[in-house]
Amino acid sequence: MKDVLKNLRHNGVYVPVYDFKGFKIKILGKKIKLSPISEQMAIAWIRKKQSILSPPDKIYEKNFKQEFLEKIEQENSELEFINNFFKNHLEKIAETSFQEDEIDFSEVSNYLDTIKQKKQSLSKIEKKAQSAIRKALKLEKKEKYGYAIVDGKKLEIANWIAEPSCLFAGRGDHPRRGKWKEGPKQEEIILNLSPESPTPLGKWKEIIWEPEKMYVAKWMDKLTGKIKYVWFSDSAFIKQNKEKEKFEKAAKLGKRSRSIEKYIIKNLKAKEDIKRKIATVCWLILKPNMRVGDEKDPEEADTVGAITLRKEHIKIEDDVIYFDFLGKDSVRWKKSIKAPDPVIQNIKNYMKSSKEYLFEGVDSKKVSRFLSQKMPGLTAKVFRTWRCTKTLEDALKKSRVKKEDKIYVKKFYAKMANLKVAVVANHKRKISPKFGERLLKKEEKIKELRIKLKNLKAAGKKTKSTETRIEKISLDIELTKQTKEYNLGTSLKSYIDPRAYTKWARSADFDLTKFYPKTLQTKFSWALERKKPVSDIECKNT
DNA sequence: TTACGCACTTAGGAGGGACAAT
DNA sequence: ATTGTCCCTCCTAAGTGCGTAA
Repeated sequence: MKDVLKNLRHNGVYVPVYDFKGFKIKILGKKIKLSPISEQMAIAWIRKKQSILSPPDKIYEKNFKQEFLEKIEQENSELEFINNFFKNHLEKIAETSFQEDEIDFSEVSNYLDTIKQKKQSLSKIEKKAQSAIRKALKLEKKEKYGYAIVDGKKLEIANWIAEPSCLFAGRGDHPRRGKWKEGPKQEEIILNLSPESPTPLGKWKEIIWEPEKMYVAKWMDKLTGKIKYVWFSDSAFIKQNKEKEKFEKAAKLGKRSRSIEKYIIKNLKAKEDIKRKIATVCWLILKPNMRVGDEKDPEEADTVGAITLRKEHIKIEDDVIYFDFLGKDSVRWKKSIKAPDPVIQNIKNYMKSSKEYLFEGVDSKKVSRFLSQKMPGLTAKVFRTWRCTKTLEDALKKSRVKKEDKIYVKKFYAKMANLKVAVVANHKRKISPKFGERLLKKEEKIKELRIKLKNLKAAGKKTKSTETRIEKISLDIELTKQTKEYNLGTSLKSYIDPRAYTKWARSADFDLTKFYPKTLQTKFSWALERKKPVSDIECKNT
């Protein structure tokens, strides 16, 4: 394997230390000391409990309670009344809500309330000062742990702070949400370091040297059993190079898309059943932009992609297929698409014959092998990258933005094109509970301005600035409405070749620094131009 | 050929700070 | 100057895909 790193030197991972308060809870009126772990559990629980946006649901609560009570029992096994209490209650309590009179968290909740109040009572200046202190402290730690020296270059590390312990926040219907996830200790962390680098102080699990890998450190997550990695940040040249390769590959797919589509269509009627299955899966990846959707652990939320589709996710009427299922992150994937006859026939057949999955026997590896026949290295995910970037290019072209257009008009079309991509990729977001209210406010505003405009006209006064404001707000309203349930960030960060934007920006004389947020400008520094367009300077105040 | 572990990319939510409106 | 909004960044979960062993 090719080495990614020649040498790698860093100071290890920063492992946050929990500041133990020594709180007690009360069980049946008697005070019980918490340990550092049970205290953290209690604090995390009360925080969650107080959360307005996402309070715990039944399963979260049950998972938490079971573990918490077991922990309390363990920690206090010498106390007789605890033993009795648990003998009688453990099962019952875990099934129902905490009884306030049985377990009393008030010391913990008082503490949280005090913190909140203190924060609120702070004046602007004090708040600023405190946040500046926090920032400085973090920066100081970052200076030590946040960078690595790779081949003589100083590279930023993304997640240089090890994950602190918390209650597991699995998404969707994750069966283990609410369970305690203990963060890694230093002695559980493996560091990737080249041999000539000095070993960071402290006890680490292991120091290894894997120059062909691109991680800085790793550890095993005790709850999920998965390995967690410490990576370089997106600004690192190693990451940027891979990013470029990704988009090159997608572009290559674009060039061959016609012949690849033909290949897929042809194989919808292949003799071998497995080949027909794979081709049908590929069609779903190519056309409605599905993820490949490999089989997953039953100990996770039940989400699916093309391969793992089941009968209940599909309806067919004539030549239209209706999909409705939960995809990655339990985001609802609801679309319909007109499909050619062989696709319809295949899916109908598999719906009849399949036991569990429609495409039983297909996995992402077989899909890759099938696709590689037409283009080496082609895998399912490349299709999403290609489709997204292409969607953006088409949308920008269609927008017909001219050089003379106002900056906010250009920005609007840049956003709308981004939105088209988000829709294609099904990047959704939780609808803000204040959405209706917010929109209404904006609509009120525009009404107000229209009246003002009328009056100005009647009085023969200047109307230019009011007109501009109206135009601006109406575009804003349009965007607010359309992006109600879509999140544009993911596609902008991961799917849109920045050069698609730069190309357009050049022709439209648009300054992309007005569009890409700072971190993305850094991430895409390999593609973004630094020179500012002329019109940008002229239109500064529009 | 399948199962599995590991490495790396893609994902939405939380929370806070910047900025716009007043 | 203050308040409210919204955007950005951080966080870490949840995917994809590859290599390897059985």
